Amino acid sequence: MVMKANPTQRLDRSAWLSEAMEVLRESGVDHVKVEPLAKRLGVTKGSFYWHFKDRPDLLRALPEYWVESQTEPVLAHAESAGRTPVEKMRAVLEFLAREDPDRYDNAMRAWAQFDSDVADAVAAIDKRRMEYAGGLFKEAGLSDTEAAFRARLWYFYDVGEHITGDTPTDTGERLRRAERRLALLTADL
Amino acid sequence: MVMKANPTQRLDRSAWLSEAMEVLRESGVDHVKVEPLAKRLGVTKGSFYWHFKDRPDLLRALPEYWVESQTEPVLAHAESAGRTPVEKMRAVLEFLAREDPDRYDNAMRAWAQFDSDVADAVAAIDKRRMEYAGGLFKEAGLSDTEAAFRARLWYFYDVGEHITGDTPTDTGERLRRAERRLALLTADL
DNA sequence: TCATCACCATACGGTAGCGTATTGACGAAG
DNA sequence: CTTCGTCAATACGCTACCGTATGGTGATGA
Repeated sequence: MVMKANPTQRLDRSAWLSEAMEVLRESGVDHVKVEPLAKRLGVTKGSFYWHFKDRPDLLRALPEYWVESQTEPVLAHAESAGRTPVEKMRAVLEFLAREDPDRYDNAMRAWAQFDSDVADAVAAIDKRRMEYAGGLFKEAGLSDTEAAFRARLWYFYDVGEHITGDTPTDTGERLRRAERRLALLTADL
Repeated sequence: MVMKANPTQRLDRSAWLSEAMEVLRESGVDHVKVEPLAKRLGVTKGSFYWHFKDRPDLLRALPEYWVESQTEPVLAHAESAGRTPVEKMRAVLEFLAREDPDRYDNAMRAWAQFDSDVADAVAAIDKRRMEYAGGLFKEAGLSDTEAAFRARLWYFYDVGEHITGDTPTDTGERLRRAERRLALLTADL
């Protein structure tokens, strides 16, 4: 019979990665250190150096780990939930408004300010999301440049709201704001 | 005759603060450490502990130092350069478009993610800027809530553009984007 | 001139964290 | 029952910083 090992006893790479992500979110990269991390996981660093070559090895793995848990669900939901571009945009906004406001994005952006590899990873995500939005605006009949511009205005609002921590805790208020944004950005469509 | 001391020889508090701000911008808070800082300034930490009680003392002083160099010039310029609200907004945008894109804002925001005191300082700045923008929209005839909403859309665009590093290096392009943003946000005014 | 003040250097002990080397525990497979 | 593979504990040396204590230096005013 196969037994999954006791979770507080034997760890695998992803246990370290996920705990590292937590610390990253709470305190920033410079606080993800191997010994404190080991303490949080209830083991010693002997374990760490089994799963990772060294600290940089862990840090390199984090952005990839983050990217994988990103953005796909949002876009998939939008495609399935709407027919017209405006409906799809509404679907995205509602999805985001209902989610817990942000898990790791802010921490990744903070990190990206000081690490160009991370900056590249985040920029790739930003690009993908904006290009999706831009595609919807084009679908709605706007020129390439106008669509790209509105996509930025659309997307940067999200970024700004999250990074400033100005997201309302109330879901209803988040939905209302989303509706308003949609209305203004698609007023002439 | 009074001689200003040799700048690489005798330092004052503000010399440490300004160098600390540079490191903060380049590498983040956790890299502003006293001994490395001393090395950059060509002195030893003996000097540091003359001007500051300890490292936290330096870190506490930084946000205040940042706030003082903030936002006043922008708002003053706007008030003097425009008559109508839309003209004032244009003045702000043009001022920002011509400036070097951001000096310390990104670093402060990154720091603010992990320190609530810093977060408060940044939030205060954000509030002031948004309230100024909101005032202009109200002046242009919008309701309180609609004005506040547009101010956020307006302001978060800036924040998002800076934090994502998506600011064009070309001043002309920056001006064109600014003009476009203004047009869309004031289309019905 | 010399005493003082403002600022800096030097030396010290202490802690946190990195990475390595070695040994230990324990389940699975033979 | 032994062997092997996987993962963890322990112990070690090393470096980077912190903060303190104390002594040095050069300009300035009496």
